[in-house]
Amino acid sequence: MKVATWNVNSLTARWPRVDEWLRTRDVDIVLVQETKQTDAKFPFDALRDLGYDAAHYGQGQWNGVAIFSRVGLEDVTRGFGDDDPEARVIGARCGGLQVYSCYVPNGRALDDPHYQYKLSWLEKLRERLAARPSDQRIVVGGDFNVAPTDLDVYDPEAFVGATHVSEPERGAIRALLATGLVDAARQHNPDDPCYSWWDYRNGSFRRGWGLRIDLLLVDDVTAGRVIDVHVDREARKGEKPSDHAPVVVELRDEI
DNA sequence: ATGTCACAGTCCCTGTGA
Repeated sequence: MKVATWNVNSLTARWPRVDEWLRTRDVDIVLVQETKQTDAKFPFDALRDLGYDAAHYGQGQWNGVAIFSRVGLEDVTRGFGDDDPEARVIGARCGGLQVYSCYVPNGRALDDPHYQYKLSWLEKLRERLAARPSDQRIVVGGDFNVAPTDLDVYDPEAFVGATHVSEPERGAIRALLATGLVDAARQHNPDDPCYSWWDYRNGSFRRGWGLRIDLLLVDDVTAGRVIDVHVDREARKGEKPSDHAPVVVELRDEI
């Protein structure tokens, strides 16, 4: 079974690339961020034609998260059950897994109120994950907007004082892992940076100026099923790409 | 730091967010 996370930066603008990707990658569950569309515009019918059930938590102009699954889709949850007006997390049960698609707030700047919103949002996610049953098999994917360590940053010097690398943000990611989760890409590729995002500006992709901010966090039993984790850099090339590439984990069948 | 992209409204340019 393959599970992917992909920030598509507008499903409306990206649909031709997403459609082509789904037809050629043979992925079972796709955790999608930044759909930037309402539920009314979401391509439920086109996804069904491709074999996927889908659940969307749409907002409109900004944010928006979704789950595509061809291994079942049940018990959909949207948000954290609080008063957060932004559509940033959706969960479901797919193929024996609890999955979440997360779009963590950007933070904008260390002294911006949005940064505190980011930290409090990550704490709400931690609380949700800490409350899960111990026997639950889970994949938490998304754009976390945090590079967990300096290995995940092309030039750590250039990011001193910036968001995405600050100690409170990195501490929040470690706190998610401390609920009993494994960073699948880093476990499987201890030395490969595995960047997943490159700025549209400056020719960043061509120059290799990337960050690893799109993560797949899995419970320890699921971590034992991992055959491969890779970043699909081909999806970052060509016509009208997202600024993020998909990250894909392949799991061996359960015994 | 900034060589881009996507969105909505001010609607074919501009401000905002990333």
